[in-house]
Formats: sequence, structure tokens, C-alpha cells
Amino acid sequence: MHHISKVDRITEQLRSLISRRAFDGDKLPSEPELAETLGASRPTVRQALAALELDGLIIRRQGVGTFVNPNVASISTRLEEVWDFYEMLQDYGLPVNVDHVSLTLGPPEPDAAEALELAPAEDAITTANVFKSGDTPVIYCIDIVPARLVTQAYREEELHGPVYEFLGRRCGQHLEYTIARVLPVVADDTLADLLAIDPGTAVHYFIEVGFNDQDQPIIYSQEYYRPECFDFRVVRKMTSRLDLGDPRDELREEGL
Amino acid sequence: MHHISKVDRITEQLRSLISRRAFDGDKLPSEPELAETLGASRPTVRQALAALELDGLIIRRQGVGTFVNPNVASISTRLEEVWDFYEMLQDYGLPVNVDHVSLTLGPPEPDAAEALELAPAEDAITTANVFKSGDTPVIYCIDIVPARLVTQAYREEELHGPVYEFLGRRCGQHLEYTIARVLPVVADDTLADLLAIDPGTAVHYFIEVGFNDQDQPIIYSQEYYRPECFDFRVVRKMTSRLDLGDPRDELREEGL
DNA sequence: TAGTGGTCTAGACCACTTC
DNA sequence: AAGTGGTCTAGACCACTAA
Repeated sequence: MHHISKVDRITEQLRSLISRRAFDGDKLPSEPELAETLGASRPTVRQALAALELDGLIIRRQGVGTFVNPNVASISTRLEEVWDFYEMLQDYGLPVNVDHVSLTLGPPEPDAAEALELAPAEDAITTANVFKSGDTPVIYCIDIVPARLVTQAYREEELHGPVYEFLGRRCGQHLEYTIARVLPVVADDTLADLLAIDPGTAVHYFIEVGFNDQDQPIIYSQEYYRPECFDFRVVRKMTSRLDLGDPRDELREEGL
Repeated sequence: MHHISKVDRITEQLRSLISRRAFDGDKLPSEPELAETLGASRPTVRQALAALELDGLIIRRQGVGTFVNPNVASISTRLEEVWDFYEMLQDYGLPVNVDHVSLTLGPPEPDAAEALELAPAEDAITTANVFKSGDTPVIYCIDIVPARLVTQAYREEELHGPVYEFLGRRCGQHLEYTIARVLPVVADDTLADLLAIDPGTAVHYFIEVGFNDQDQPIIYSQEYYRPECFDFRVVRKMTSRLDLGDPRDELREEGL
């Protein structure tokens, strides 16, 4: 097991401080000051700041200082981040309930099988649940996990909720990142019933593949979000479009 | 005007090489090798690689090497990137056409005025256009720019297309990043007509605010994307949730 | 054992902003 | 002039992987 690096620790500390609005006037201490306070060298601090800057969370102005970017820091649900449904819904203050819809074992639908790189007819666990904030259904989610990943015995109830914990405890798999397709769909009768909305309402539909730290797909999810309950935002950067000529030339010289 | 830093140059060179699939077996040269080839020190190269890693574009395996992440590199339209509609649509191979819908000067709707931090009754330019790939309408876009930003004379036709160029040339403003709300909507008759789709179809709706390098809002856009034409994807990272205690303690010691 | 990436530091110098 | 962030290098040492 590896330790958390100083850079990562500092990054998360600063991230936490930013989200708690701990900086007067949104101005961070200077780099030398942070370095001394946090017990690190300036390059180490700068590495952490660079990560936060790429995130859009801070702005650095030469000769002036480093500042929190309020436009970004105030976003509650950034699309670039994966949340645990439980934790996300708990922030709403109401008790979180889960209605279990179905649980099956067998070859999944072709799209899922392909995304998970399953062998023909290979089995997977498919679990469907509705997450509720109080009595209001807000997310309908279908999760598919390759059966071969399950290395420990488990109780069925463990699949009646967020699957991330199950992946860690029963599969020894840690989700590192996901790639999500974001689609708009119109609720049909079935979905409208599950989310207690009117048929014909527009709904967010995510098709999401989760990967472990080896970049192997370990979970395929389909998620429907009740409208009005979520305010998904994404920070988008300009594609830089630098004019560099063909950079392959430089590497070709070395016979790459 | 400042130059492009070595780190940024290398980052973009590598990004370009990755998108051209210039690396055999998706394996990048070693860090010392890259450093020598690109004429930089190892820390400089590593800084570029760190940026690409945060982007999810590469994976680094200690003792093994650095690799392209094919899952991410193959994404055509990443939601975290802002594209110019013209360039984006040109990739489809068909000629890009623009139907101009309307152009008005005057105080915009309240949401836009607030997002752009306009004074009461302050004027803005509102331009609406439909972008077509060949004869197929694919994007309906309403752009709002504060009138005070316009510092040069311009022809109306310059507003019958992508506004980014107009912002640069006539306003001296460079778009750095945007924050987009992503919403699903059902096409009403008007929208269905503009995009030549059936009323009742689900459509992607972005409400996007663009900022300059001073973090001032300079453009407010509403965009509707024809379904089936775009495959928006986003790479989502796990929120790290490190257990750090309360990091404010450390900074308090210094009397922050 | 050799080669890879991971971590961290020290420090020089520059460019910019503010006073 | 003083203080801020920007850039870049040199180099030491560690941890991991593969042969």
C-alpha cells in the first residue's frame, strides 16, 4: 500500500479549505507562506496549486496573488466528479431510501457486455434500484457488474444500494474514474412511474462505464435523474489550438 | 504578450501526438528520453505529463512506463472542452451552413443579465443562429454579449456565425473557459421547426456562461443540439474523500 | 540488476503588480 | 523597492516491475 503524497495531501487540504470558504477575500496565502505553513518546498506547493488551477478552482495572478474562483467553487454538482448517491442525497437533509427493483444474474444486454469486455455468454450481476430523498424518487439506476469480479460471499441486500461499496468490499475493485455518455430522453410510462413524474417529461440519462486503476472496465451503469432535482454543471476549457507545426518531427529525429 | 511556456508547449505537443496515435503500442517514451528529445529537464516533462494525467489522457505505471489511455483518447466530443461550432461541424465532412434567425440590441432576459453582471437596463447584443451540417440543422444557438464590450465597428454578418471570433476581434476579449448547465428538454413546436425534428423529441440544452482570463463573464449562450448527432461524453473522477481531519488547524497556527 | 516512474528539495532567475 | 507568481534546472533518493 502506498502513502498519500505530500502534493496530494496539500491539494486536498486546500480543496477542503476552499469549499469551506476559509480564505478571507478569497485570497490564498502566498506560495512561500503556504510552503512554510504546510511544511513543504515551494515547488511542492506549486504542484498542488497547479492541479487546483487545472480544475478551475483557483486563479493565479502574477504579481498579485492566488485567488479562489467563486464561479467554480460555488458549483454544487460538477459533472466531472463521481458522487456516491447516498452521500449526494444526504446533503439534501432528508433521509435517503432505496427501493429495490430487480436483481438478476446472467448475460447482460449487448451494449453492457461489450463495454465490460465480457466473453460471449459471460455472466454479470444486474441490479436496479430507485433512490429516494425522503419519499421522492430522484434517481433510477441500473448497475451491471461482471460476475467473475465477485470474490467474496455477500448478502443480496448489499446490492440494494450504492454499488461502489460492494465493488470495494466484495470484489476488491476500486473505482478510479468513469466515462459517461450524457443523453436527454423522454420518460416513457415505465420510467415515469418509477420516478413519479409525468410521462413525456425530459430526463437526464447517463450511460456510464467505470474503470479501475488498471483501466479495466468493472461496472456499467444506466442512470435516470429526476428533473429539477439536479443542477449538473461542467467547467469547459477552450481547446488550445496552439500552432505547433507537426510535432512528430521532433520525435522522429530520435527514431521513435 | 507572454510566450508559451515550455511545459505548455510540451503538453500540447504530446496531446497532439496522442490524438494522432503516434505512439507504438500506446506506450510513450520514458521520461528521461522525452526530456532529452524535447530539450527540457525531467521535472519540466513531468509537469506536462501530470497535466495530461489529470486529463485522464495518459496512465503512468511505476516501473513500467507511460501509456495512452485509449478509453479517453478515443472520445470525440468531450464535454469538458469548448469547441468552435464551425470546426466541430467541419469534421463531419459536409459543408457548414448558418441560418441567421435574429439579431437584437437591448436589455436581455433577466437570467442573462444577471449572469453577465449587467447594470439595470444595460444593453446587450443578442444573436440567434442555426448551424447546419449540409442541409441538416444540428445546433440552435442564442448568444448574448454585453454591448459595452464591443470596442470596434463590425458588420452585422460577423454575428451570423460563431461568436468566439467576434469576441476576439471586435471586443478584444479572449474566452478562457465556460461553465455550462446541462439540461434535457422536450422540443416544442418552435424548436422542432428550427432543428427539423418531431415535436416532443428530447434535446440537449446547454446554458453556458463564458469567462475571460480575468474571470469576468463575457458571453451568455443557450444551445440546443439535435439528438443523434452528438455523442457527448465526460470523464468523471472519484471525489477523493481523504480523511484529513480539519485542515484549518494547520493554517490557523500561522494566524491566517 | 537495470530501467521505469514517484517524490521532494534547493535555488536561480524572470515578469509582473503595487506602492 | 518589495513582494508576488512564472519558469526551469539539477540532482538526490525511493518504489516498483520485469528480466
